[in-house]
Amino acid sequence: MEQHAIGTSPKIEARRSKIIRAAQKVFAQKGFYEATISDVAREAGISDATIYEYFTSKEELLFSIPGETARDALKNMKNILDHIIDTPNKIHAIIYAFLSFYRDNPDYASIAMLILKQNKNFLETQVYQDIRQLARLIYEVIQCGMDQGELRKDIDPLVVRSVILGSIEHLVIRWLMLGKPNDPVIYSKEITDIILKGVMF
Amino acid sequence: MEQHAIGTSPKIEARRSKIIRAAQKVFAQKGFYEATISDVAREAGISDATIYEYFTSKEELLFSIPGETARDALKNMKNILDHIIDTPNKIHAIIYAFLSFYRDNPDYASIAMLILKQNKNFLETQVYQDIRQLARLIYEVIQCGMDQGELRKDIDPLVVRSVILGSIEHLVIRWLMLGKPNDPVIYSKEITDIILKGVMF
Amino acid sequence: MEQHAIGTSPKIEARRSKIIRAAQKVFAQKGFYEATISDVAREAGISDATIYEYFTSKEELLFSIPGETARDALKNMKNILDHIIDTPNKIHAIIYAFLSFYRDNPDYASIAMLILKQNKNFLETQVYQDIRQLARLIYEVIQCGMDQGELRKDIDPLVVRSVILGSIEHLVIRWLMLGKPNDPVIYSKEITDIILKGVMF
Amino acid sequence: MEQHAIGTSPKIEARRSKIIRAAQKVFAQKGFYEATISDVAREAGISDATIYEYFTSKEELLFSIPGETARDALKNMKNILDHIIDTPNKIHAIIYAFLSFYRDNPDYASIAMLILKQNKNFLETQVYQDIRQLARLIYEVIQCGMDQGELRKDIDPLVVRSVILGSIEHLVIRWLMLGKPNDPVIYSKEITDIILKGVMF
DNA sequence: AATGAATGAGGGTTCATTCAT
DNA sequence: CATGAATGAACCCTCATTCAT
Repeated sequence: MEQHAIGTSPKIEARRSKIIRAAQKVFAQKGFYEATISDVAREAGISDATIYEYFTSKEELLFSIPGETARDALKNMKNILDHIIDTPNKIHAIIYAFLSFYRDNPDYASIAMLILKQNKNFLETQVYQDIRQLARLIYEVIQCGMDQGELRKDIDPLVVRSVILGSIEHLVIRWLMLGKPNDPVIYSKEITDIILKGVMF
Repeated sequence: MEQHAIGTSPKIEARRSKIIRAAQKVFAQKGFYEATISDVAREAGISDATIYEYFTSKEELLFSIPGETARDALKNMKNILDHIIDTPNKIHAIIYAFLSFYRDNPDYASIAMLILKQNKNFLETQVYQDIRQLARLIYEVIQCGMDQGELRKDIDPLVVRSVILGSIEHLVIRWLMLGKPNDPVIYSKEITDIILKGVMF
Repeated sequence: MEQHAIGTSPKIEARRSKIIRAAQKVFAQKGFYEATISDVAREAGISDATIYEYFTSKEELLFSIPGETARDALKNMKNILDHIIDTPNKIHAIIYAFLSFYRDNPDYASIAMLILKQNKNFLETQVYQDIRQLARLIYEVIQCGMDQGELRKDIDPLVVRSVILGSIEHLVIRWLMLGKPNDPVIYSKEITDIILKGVMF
Repeated sequence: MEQHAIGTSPKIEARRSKIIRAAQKVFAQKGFYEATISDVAREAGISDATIYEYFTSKEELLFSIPGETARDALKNMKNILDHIIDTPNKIHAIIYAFLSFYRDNPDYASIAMLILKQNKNFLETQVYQDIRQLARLIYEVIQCGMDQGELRKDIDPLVVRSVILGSIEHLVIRWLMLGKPNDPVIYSKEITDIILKGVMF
């Protein structure tokens, strides 16, 4: 017999998940404000009212989209980095992981890059803390690389992280908005190359 | 005697400009969707209806915000680059110019980074073409640097540009959303440093 | 051995009663329209759906509140009046009984005075008939007093009853809405005094 | 040339007045909660949105109904009382004035007796203060009658007022709800008679 | 008998936009 | 030209009610 967390059941979780997936798709396609709860409900194959049984507001629904995905991504990233020893390879892994994750989850990418990033209320969310941890992880990789003499000492890890994440985000947004290139992952090698050259001796 | 385009007068232009400045301020503060035409009208000290004498829709008003500012920025950038010979200094000039421009025009930055960037309709705008020219300019600087042997040959100018713009944007958005650091320009030196090391021999 | 009406059991009755008491409290506090079935269910410690096992609609639940209370009050009033011979004392007893009953059942008073009294559907209810009987009782006391020469002959019992009930209701509503005076019963003596002087020779 | 209060015009006032009259009618007929803004708008021959140009909420619209009517009634009552010297006649005038006013304004009566009287928010309204003044006026008439030796000294003006208003209200509500009698004013003489006998020596 | 879950129906309110003046 | 005034069109959200379990 399976056990579930108190107050949840597989059925409930499944439906909640279905709503979130529907919201992800709809918000990604039409944007948060252009999309209506009815759109999401229709996509999920349920009624408007049902959405409010699971989420207290449209914004809460939006903020619930990253949820597990973000947690999973964090766990996955940690796992990968644990398997890599040297910093250059770690940086490449980060860049590759981000780019391929976004490519494989374009709706999620849309929402993360184009909707949530500019929402000030999101900053006070629990999920945002998870995402911050991911950022912190990158910071630590760089810091660690400096400590171990793999990277130059005269760099600011925060700036390096900004260069890494900024490059990724710029390319992903370009991909989302213009559809170019077909696969943003093709750039991961070169981005890594430039950045590594930039931060190594 | 000054000459004006047919159908315009300094008075008209002044009012149009007042509306745009009001919109810039209001949209930056509250966001495009949360802000209302009434908010903008109040800020401009005119009536709602008057706005529609100058702009056909709320979105057109939004798209009109970059307008001259973007054109001026493009001109200014061209002018600066014309005065610099070597590519490394040009790249630094670009980074510095962007960062300082955003710092000095935070409302414009908000709108460019957080609102327009995710609007697909904006892509079909004339103003967007001006902004693309700016991007093309950067591309050309890099291309030119490669041709002249200042930069490595094995880089993709598009990727380099993405690294440059992405880094800038990431830091500016961070500054806009979190208020940190006080002055994003402080990073221009280091960003340049990393990127230059990344793309030079 | 106790007997119950077919289809009911003490358990059922107890639960039904619990719901009614919860409804009384909630409706009195928040008003009928502001209160939700969920509020009532929460107060009763049961689920929303269960309420519909006992009552067909929110309004039927409202109309069920007087129920026994009204029947009991009628019985009680009858009993008291049976023990009093002269009309003046009967009138005083009526006024005192109403005021003290409302004071002791403020939630019931709220619902009777502020909610049910203005509901036209309530007029078609069985319970309303019980309440009308109470009114008829008062009418008869006055009529009887006239017949027996205790009260003036040139009065309309209906008007007298209106004066009696109107005075009571006005004071009770004032008490419910403004909280003044602390105890409305203090007025019973004086109301009686004025009315009796008004209707006796 | 006519002058109008700042910020108003006859047109605006006329429309505002039309909305209020429509609301009065609709709320009286269907009750406040059963009635919708659309109902009111339809009755007024305007759109829903227009109502919100004049009133900030449905409740504010409700609270605006007494407005001038209440002020006029107060003025009228004052005027009448000024023309009467002796207290008994004043009391009769009060009772007659109320009953005839309600009879002639049944929609207003409905709203005052059945809707507003039970609304706690209404107590914090400006209009409510006007209505309280009316009540105070009655209080003063009684007080004055006692001082001048026209009424017994052993009565509480507040109770007398409650008897007066309570009787009136009870009869008016009965009339509103049951439609009986055809004309509530017919009772004014007898109510006065009973109450006067009750409070005079 | 009790309820968790779902929903239809509707309602108040907002707001971009129009147009007569 | 500017605007006061009006509104159509939506949208988010609530809630009484139902029904399968």
